[in-house]
Parts: sequence; C-alpha cells; structure tokens
Amino acid sequence: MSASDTAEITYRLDEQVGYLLRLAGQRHSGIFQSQVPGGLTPTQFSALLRLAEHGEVSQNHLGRLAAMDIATIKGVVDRLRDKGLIVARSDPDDRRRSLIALSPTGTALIDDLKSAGRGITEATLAPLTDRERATLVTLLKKIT
Amino acid sequence: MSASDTAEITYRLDEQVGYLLRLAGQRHSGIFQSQVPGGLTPTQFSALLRLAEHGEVSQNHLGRLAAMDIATIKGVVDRLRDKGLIVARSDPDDRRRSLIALSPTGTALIDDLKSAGRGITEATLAPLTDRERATLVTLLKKIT
DNA sequence: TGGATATCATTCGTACACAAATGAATATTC
DNA sequence: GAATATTCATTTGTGTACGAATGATATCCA
Repeated sequence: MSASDTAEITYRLDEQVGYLLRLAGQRHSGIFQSQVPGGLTPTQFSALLRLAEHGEVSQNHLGRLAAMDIATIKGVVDRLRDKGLIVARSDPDDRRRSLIALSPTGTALIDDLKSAGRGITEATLAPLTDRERATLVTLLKKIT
Repeated sequence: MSASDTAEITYRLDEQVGYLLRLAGQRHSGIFQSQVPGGLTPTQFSALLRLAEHGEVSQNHLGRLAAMDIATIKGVVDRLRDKGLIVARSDPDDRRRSLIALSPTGTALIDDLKSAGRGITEATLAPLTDRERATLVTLLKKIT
C-alpha cells in the first residue's frame, strides 16, 4: 500500500456534474431574470411556450409538457392566471379536468418571449464557441 | 420573402440550455436522493463537503464557498445542526460572526458521502462515454 | 475620535420542486 | 353493472433559492 492510499479519499466538489449543473442553473437564472419581459420566471416562461405549442391542455398535462410536478404546475398556473396571461375553464367532457389556454394577452406576448429567450440563451452560452454550444446541448439532452 | 418568413417565429424550448439545465438538474436530483445516506439534500451535501475542505468558517463564508445565498445557507445550517452534523459557536473575535464546523458525527460521515457522491456522479453520467463526461464538465465550468 | 462604510446574521416575501395524502370523477375489467 | 383501478386537481409539509430590509458589530479614514 502506498502512502497516498492511507487515509484521505479525494473528491472534488467542483468537478461533480451535480454541483456544476446547480451553478450553471444559477447563472442562467440571473441572466433570465434580467432579460425576460413581464417579470416571468423560467418555469412560467416554459409553461407559456408549451401552451403556445399545444393549445388548450389540461393542467396536469401542461405540467408534464413543461416537466413540472402537479403541485408545482398548480402554483405556476395560479400565478399566470393572476397575471392575466392564461385562462382556465373546466372540461365539459371530464369534470375532473381544468383546461388551460393562453389568453389574448398571453398570445400577444409569445413572440416577445421567443425573442427574449434567444437573447437569454445567447448570453448564457456566450463563453462558448458555436461548436461547443452544440456539443453542450447534445450532451445535456443525453443525460436528461 | 418566402412563405415561411411570414408570421411564425421558430423557437424550440427543448433546445434551450436553460430548459435542459433544469431537466438535467431534475434527473440528477432524483438520483442523488436515491443514493445519498442520511436523507441529505444536494445543498446540504455541498455544505458538509466544504466544511470538510475548509474547517471552521463563518456562516456567510460557508454560503459563499458552497454557492448559496445568505438566506439559503441560514436554512441549510439550521437543518444540518438539527441533524447533529455540524456545530455552531459565536466568534470570540467578531461578535457578528457565527462559526460553523463539522461535528464528530458529521466528520465521521464524510468518507461515506464522498463514496456516495462518486456513485451519484457515475449514475448521472451513465449515458455518456468517458470522453463526453470530461467534455460536459469542461463546458459546464465555462458557463459558470 | 467619530462619522461614513462595510459586513454579519436574521427575517420576510415570493417562487419553484417534489412527496404524500385526499376526494372526486372516469376507466377498466370481470 | 359493480368492484377495482386510474386519473385529476388540491392541499400540506419540507427544502431550496434569492431579493430586500433590518439591526448589530467592525472597519476605515479623514
């Protein structure tokens, strides 16, 4: 047994994906907040874009589309409705369901959100070359 | 102007770093929870490892070391103290400061945490080759 | 030395994030 | 068609995450 085998177990927190994912998320979140219109959060933004893509869907389905827990999407929907960006109605064919759709205000906001979203992604990826950006996106998709 | 230039602005949520960072973080978080001993959260884990690296530090300093807001580290420290993994005492040389250190129980846990941390990273990166793993870590560091 | 400045920790408010429990409504299956 | 299972939305509880305000303590420097 060599001397280095004795006690110490080396483990560098700064090299772990989990820790780095948290840090990268923090930085992105700051950039997002400074560039998004309407004081939207990243999750609210995702929910709105999913609604733009899919049209009217049930609340739980929207949560699945935007990768949110049912308890999380509930709060997000409540806040988006308070902001007047979405409308909710109960499904006449299934009384358990609450159908969620963009309001006219919400619809009118979508193009601005897409444009802001492009700027946010650009700022987040600014330290990378085009090739590195594509690689990062590819690798992140693989571990999702 | 071609037909496709008219209205539609294309924007794919599933291609945006911010969204992918959130998804990757969610998956990692699930893996973490299933493998870490003592029911620790990723942030609690990070705080403990920083304490192991740096020894006794002030609460705010610990927050900076582990990339947490002062309001966040306060809650984390409270919960770690409730679990008996750390001890806090007031700094005799600066009465504003609260000095935080690992307790004997916390110290005894560190090697297990490092070992679990390796497994968690391995499971998170399982879909990637060794080369891809190194690339991902490098790119994440660059956007941090 | 004494006033401006900075740092430390706490607290409050808002917003995810998810597990678990609940009750209502709908599907399934025998 | 009745028992079983599933799905939907809500609620509760715990734990990040961060901005902003506050009061206590240190430091700086004119």
